[in-house]
Amino acid sequence: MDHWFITMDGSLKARWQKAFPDAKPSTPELVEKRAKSGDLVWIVTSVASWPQLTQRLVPMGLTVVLLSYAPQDKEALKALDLGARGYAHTLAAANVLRQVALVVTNQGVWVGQELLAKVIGGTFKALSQRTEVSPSADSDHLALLTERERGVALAVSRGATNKEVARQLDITERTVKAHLSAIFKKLSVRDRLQLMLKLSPIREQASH
Amino acid sequence: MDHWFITMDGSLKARWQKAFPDAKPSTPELVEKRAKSGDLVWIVTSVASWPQLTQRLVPMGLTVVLLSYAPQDKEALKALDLGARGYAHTLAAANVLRQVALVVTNQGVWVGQELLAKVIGGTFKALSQRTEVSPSADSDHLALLTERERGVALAVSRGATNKEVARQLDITERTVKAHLSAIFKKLSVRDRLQLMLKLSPIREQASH
DNA sequence: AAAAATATTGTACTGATGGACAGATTAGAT
DNA sequence: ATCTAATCTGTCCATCAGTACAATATTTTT
Repeated sequence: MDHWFITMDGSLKARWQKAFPDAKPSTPELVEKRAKSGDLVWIVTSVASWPQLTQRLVPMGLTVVLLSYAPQDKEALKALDLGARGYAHTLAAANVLRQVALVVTNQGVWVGQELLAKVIGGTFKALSQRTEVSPSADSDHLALLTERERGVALAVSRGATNKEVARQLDITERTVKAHLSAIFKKLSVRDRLQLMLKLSPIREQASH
Repeated sequence: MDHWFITMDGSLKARWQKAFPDAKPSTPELVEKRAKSGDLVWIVTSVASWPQLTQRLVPMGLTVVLLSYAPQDKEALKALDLGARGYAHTLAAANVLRQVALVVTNQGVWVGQELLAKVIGGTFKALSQRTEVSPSADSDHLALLTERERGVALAVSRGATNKEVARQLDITERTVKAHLSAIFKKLSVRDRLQLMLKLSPIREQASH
């Protein structure tokens, strides 16, 4: 079983060589002629034709894994839909790449934990609403908060520190923390970073 | 990295001992005190409090895998939603358990193939109908960074802590800090929060 | 009237964060 | 052969963030 790494110029990143000493660099044109059934093909998504290439390689009995510099959920889902068996970060460490190889060559599927959590989280809520009474309306997160908590949440989502929020709202830093703790609990996030991520779509809508 | 197997009576199945010679049996009460960050905790779902236990263990930096005698999709989704990294059959063979351990300790997620296909297949259609992926307006910022710094910046912009980034890129937390300091200086931001704002695809200023 | 939700502030603690000093190594360019 | 940029790691320390206990006052709901 051979490893093929597909980039535009056929270059072979040192990390890949480290992960798989027998790794072979190649191009979209050449890999179709040289790869044998059962081989593992890694394609960098900066290769514009990766969707078409994936669609041709999978029926040939090749296992395809996509590598992206800026992983995006939609791209990952598209890759899996086209028959790819994995989607990982181009900069993944050597031991991670070996792990991916192990999984996908054993009939497994590899996707990042974040995507899976997102995908499954969304599906879980959808499934739950059919059988259970789920009070969480996932439409607008801010609707779950009180007026004061909303103020704090919005300030934090703009990157403000606790001290800054306190100054803006003319309350003590301790009170800001109290509101934040309530916000974290209500929205089920662990810290202000996750809060920013959860509220970022709202910021986007609010400015249009 | 230690393995902990949680059952009601703290018994240790022979299969588990075979898979991991250094496996330690424990109970829901004891594991919280004895397990260290990075350890892998296997919980049998016949332990009624597994959801609460999982929620407490995950934030502690522990990797949690659920084992069920009668795997069900819904239970698996709940487990993953609570932060578990794997869901397998209690009677899985030793070599399968070792495989699961390898995957989950490398930022991967282990679920049955059927469930994964079901979940991803269903979600893909839902996500596809959304708006097109916006061309990343952050490419200019990322261009200022080195390859490694880009990896760190992207992970942080997804809300990861330094410890998580370190695990993902297989470097020490100290090195993550070094890269972050360089990133902050290059992009003229004071902390990770401002970095997130700068790298978030859509900014409020951009729409004015 | 009683209960619940909201808003506010306090102390003390743990863990995360970022900077201040640093040094070591490796690959590539001049 | 030097030099430079990139990568990785170390200790120490001040600050920040979040929680665990709080308590008190006001408003709203039942």
